[in-house]
This record gives sequence, structure tokens and C-alpha cells, in this order.
Amino acid sequence: MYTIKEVSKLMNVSEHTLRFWAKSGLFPSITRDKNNIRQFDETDLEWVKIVKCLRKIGTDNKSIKRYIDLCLIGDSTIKERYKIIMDTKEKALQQMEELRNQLDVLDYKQKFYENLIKNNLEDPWNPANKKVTT
Amino acid sequence: MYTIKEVSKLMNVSEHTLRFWAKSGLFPSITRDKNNIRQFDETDLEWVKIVKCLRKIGTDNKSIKRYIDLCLIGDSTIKERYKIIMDTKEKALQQMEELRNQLDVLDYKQKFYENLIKNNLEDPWNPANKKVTT
DNA sequence: TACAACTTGATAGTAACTATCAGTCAAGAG
DNA sequence: CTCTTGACTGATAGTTACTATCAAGTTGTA
Repeated sequence: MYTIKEVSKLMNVSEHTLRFWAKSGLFPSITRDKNNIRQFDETDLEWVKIVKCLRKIGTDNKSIKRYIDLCLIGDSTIKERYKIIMDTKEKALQQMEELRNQLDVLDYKQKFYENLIKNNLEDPWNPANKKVTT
Repeated sequence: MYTIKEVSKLMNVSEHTLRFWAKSGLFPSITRDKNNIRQFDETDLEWVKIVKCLRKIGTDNKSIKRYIDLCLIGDSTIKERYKIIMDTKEKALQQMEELRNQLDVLDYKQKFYENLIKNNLEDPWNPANKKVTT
């Protein structure tokens, strides 16, 4: 059994966010001790893991809740859950692609600035040094 | 010269968001025609591009504004801007890594579900079909 | 017994959109 | 020459997913 603080450290999710997720119904099996303190077990950690995973890929909390509800219904929903996972994979791959594109933009900027810096060092009084650049 | 609608299509950013960015001072060189309509030129498209790039990597609008202000100051800020670009690259690479990790989680789930589906097809009355899974 | 370190729920605040709305303006139809 | 249509405007309100602040309860140590 883990406290919220331990889970926070273990999973690298803030306590605030864990409480928020809990309140949103994203941890269906969580229990409380006699003082109303949340107790996370290994299954709960699995829930945290999948919620974190879906959130990182931008799935909204409502859709995550839907996935969890499907899990609770049982095996009759396996195909639907499988589809959600596959769609999420697709989305993640698109994001990788997008990230790669933006890295290209940044690489271009990097070279651009490295050139400027080199020129500045060679000729610090170049009038080009007044120009505004993006 | 482009209208906001054209820029929206060209850069794949909603008109709403473009206006929001404009109001936030993220397009410093934008002009208006006699009817107060925004006119984007090629330089403005460059601004849209870099703003979009930084946003995709999660830079907040305030920091983007800071980068733009540095650009406007001129060449004396090149090293600082270079650092921003390099830090952003680093951040993007971390996000790639994070995305790869989450893809691993999803791959595991995929295999898990594929197994379940296979077993279901072979033995649809298996009592295991009642079990709740994450 | 005091106090530090947890925890709790409630509430308010924030960022970055996103949607809605009333109003302006210009071009084309009749 | 009016009417309508469509694009644009700013202002404002709403949304999502946190994130921060707070008062209050519990437990372990000095």
C-alpha cells in the first residue's frame, strides 16, 4: 500500500494532480484507511500508469474516464478498448512526426544563429548587426 | 499579403488562435488595411511559424513574447535567442523520449488485448472473461 | 503536551484557448 | 440604390486541466 505522496514520487505525478484525477473518477479501485486517507495498491498504480500514458498523448479526461468505465464493464468491451489503444498509438505517432517537423524548424534556426554568431565574432561592426530577425 | 483566413489555412492554425496570438503581441510587424483588417506578409508568416513551433513544444505565450521582444531588440540579443532555441530543442527531444516511453506502454496493452481477443475467439465461455482488467 | 509532517476537501486562480455575439464593411444580386 | 451575404472586427464568456492556497484533522516524535 502506498500513500499519495509515495505514488507521486513513484509515478512522477503531483499529489494535486493525483487527487484531481481521483476526484474525476479515474482511479476506480482506490480505498481509504480509517482516517479517510487514500491507499494505492499495485492495481491502482496500473491505473495511474495508463491514465498518465493517455494524458501524455493528449487524451482528455472525459475520454479516459470512458476507457476506464469500459474496463470496469469487463471483457465484453475488449474490442472497443483495443480500438482506443490503437487510436491512441496512431495519435502518438502523429505527435512524434509533428515534433520531428518542429525540430527541423529549430535546427534551421540553430544554424541561422550559429552563422550570425560566427559573423559577429569576425566582424562585430557589421551594419547587418542592426537588422531585426525572427 | 494574406488575410487571416488564408494564413489560417496555410499554417493550419485557427483564426481564433491567430487573433489571440496577435492580441498577445506575438506578431509584432502585422499591419491593417484601411478597414482595420489584418494583413499578413511573408515576415508575418515567419512569426506564425516560429510561434507555432514554440507552442507545439509547450513554451508558454509569455516566454514566446519574450523571445519575440529579443528579436526586435536586434543582434545584441542573438546569444540569448540562440540559447532559447537550444533549450527548446532539448525540451523537444525529451518529449520525443517521453512519447516513446508511452508508446511502449501502449504496445504492451496492445499485445495484452490481442491475446485476450485471441483467447476469447478460441473459448468464448472462459470464466476469465468476467475479470476486470486495466 | 507541543509541534512538525502528513493528509483531507473546498475553493479560487491560471493558461491558452474556444465559442458566441453584436456590429462594421464591401461586393454582388436584383 | 437597397438588400443580402460573407468576411472581418473586438468584447466577453465558457472550457479544460490543472495548480495554488487554505483551514482542519491525525499521527509520530521530543
